[in-house]
Amino acid sequence: MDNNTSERAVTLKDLARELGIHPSTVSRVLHSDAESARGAASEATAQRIRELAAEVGYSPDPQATSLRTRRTKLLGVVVPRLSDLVLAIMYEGIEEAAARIGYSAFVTNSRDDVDEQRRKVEMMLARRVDGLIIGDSHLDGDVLPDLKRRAIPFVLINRRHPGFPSATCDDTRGGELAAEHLWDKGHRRVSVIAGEPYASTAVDRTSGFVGRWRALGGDITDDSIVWSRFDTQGGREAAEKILAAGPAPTAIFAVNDFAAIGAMGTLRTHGMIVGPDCAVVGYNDTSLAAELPIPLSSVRSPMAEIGRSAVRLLQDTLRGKPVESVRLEPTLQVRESSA
Amino acid sequence: MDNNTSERAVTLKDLARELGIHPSTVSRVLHSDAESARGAASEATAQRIRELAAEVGYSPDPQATSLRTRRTKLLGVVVPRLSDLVLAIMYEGIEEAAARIGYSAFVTNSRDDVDEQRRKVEMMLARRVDGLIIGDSHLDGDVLPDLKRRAIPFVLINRRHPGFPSATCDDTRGGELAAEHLWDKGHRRVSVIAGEPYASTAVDRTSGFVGRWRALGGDITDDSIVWSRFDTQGGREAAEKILAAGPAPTAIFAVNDFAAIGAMGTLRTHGMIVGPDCAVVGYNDTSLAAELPIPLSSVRSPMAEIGRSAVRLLQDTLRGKPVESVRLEPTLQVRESSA
DNA sequence: AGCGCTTACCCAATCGATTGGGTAAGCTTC
DNA sequence: GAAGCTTACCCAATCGATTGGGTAAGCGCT
Repeated sequence: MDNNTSERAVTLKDLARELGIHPSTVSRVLHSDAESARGAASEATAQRIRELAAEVGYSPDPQATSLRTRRTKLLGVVVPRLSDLVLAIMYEGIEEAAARIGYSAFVTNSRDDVDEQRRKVEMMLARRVDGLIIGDSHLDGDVLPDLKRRAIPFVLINRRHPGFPSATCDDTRGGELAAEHLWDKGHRRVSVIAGEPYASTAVDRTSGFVGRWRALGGDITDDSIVWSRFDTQGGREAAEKILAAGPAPTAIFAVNDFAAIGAMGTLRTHGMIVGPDCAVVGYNDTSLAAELPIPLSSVRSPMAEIGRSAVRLLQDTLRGKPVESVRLEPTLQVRESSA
Repeated sequence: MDNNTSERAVTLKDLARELGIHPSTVSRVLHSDAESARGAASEATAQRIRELAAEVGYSPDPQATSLRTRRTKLLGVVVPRLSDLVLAIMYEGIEEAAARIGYSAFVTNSRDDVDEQRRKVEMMLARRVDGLIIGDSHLDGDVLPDLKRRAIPFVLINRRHPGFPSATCDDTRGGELAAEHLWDKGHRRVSVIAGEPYASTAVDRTSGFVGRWRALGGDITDDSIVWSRFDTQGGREAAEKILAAGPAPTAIFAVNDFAAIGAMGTLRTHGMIVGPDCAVVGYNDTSLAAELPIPLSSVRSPMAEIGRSAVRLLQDTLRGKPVESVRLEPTLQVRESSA
């Protein structure tokens, strides 16, 4: 069992020469499904092939395989940014699920910019990925119709887009959960930090919240809904706007934990105590939510599971099966910020 | 067998046929450096080739190219987890720098587990990456000597390992910065939340701190250095241990922001006010450090730049140049938690 | 006219694996 | 004992691009 020190990789032909048989036989034994492998060689020969392959550490050249089979076993993943914890965790789910079905995931950042999205998608296609998982869909037009027209297999993740298959959290339901919770706690004057209007996550969470709030008999004006960036800075600014606009709300729902944290900062700056003076509920239940001095209530979405679902959807698409979008159930984690 | 009848990609041969010339001529015009392209065709022909290529959207098949050239233009990146913000940002730097030199980055999570690390590295090699960037090096043996023996080009990132090239923050210096700062503020009884002993980041930051502290005339016993996990939970437990061990320190240096945040939680639980009662300094200056109710002082490391440096190092390695490890300078962000 | 040189190409092998189509030997079956 | 079927293989084309080595035509020069 001497590891030959990385001269050239062992090829099928090497194995065949060593065993005095034809490369095609080796190929069939090593890489075919059981049935067709059976007809290819006697069990004794198959045994010898497998043993030699293991001994010399044969690993098939994926470039050669792809060239011949027209499949790369690569899944392209486009996300706004991996430094966004939500997408990073979804990607972990994707990677794991992809590996289990023999695919590798190949991820890139688009900075949530539609031009960059288009470039990155083309880059992925130039690499000949078998399919795409798109995590930065913009409700106001992006590359999707074009992909569909070109018959390129893809699914969306995190954000949905009407007419295309996606794996998401049921964000509408998540907004409803937040509304029900705050209503139950007796709040009647609330504001929403709504996020970016081009992201379905923001839109759905907001409309879920507002819809449920009104259904419960609550009142919520359009100017207590403030669109904002998803980061702390965005949350801070949005909260400033809310406080400047009129009587302070007794509760704020932010569609993103980071925006919620920013809003908490603003409330403190204005001398308000988060919780008693103004409740705050965030979204995603990122690991820090629970660690804050005043732990943040947050809607928890099953991020890794969403990643795994996206891979399942894409696999079905690749097999030509019709697919239905998946929406996973969120749950609410109530903590001190709204208790 | 799916009937993937989507338009077949245009090949060199297609272009050649269309123009009535030989594929090799097309190849030389489109893919060679200026000099050898010159000899390959007349300017007129070259023009026609380029025009047709642009018109039909020719994009070379990377699998075919790789098969022939034995290079994939793929860089494998192994990190503990992308949901670790530090690595996610470094990866953004890697991706950007790689794209600029015509490479694609291909990233995978090892969960900071040496067996998984080995598996993921082998997976990358099976995909025939041209080189590796390893972000989860363990000081106590890992796959590195094996890679070296097999003459596989690689560089380390974030964590260093004696004898192997790496791009890191100068963590020793970072520890020193923290020590100098706390000493200047008049602290004399300090503790260190030291992180995982297998990570050079933790070891260097700790030894930098302790070394400088002693050089300044300070006293620091071994049992005020507590090794811990890198997350908030780890920080919380470490702080508990510190408080249980004896008189409370007046300052704590945690080698990681998340551990620092955990420690801040524990201090609060014990009725201590972060800052006045016990200063806290973290490391990495992750985006949340500044957003906490009591903003966290933190040593800032140039994460994206470390990522870019790693790519430069690896490129030099691939070109056969000798490389020297890169250590980038940290800076200290002083905030309320230690002011 | 003949020689050498340049220009502008073409030719064919090659990278490693896959796969439809052989075929020779041996065994049944009648 | 011949047709027919299995078994256990082999053969060769193919995927798309690269690259070392041609070569024919045209030109300048003596």
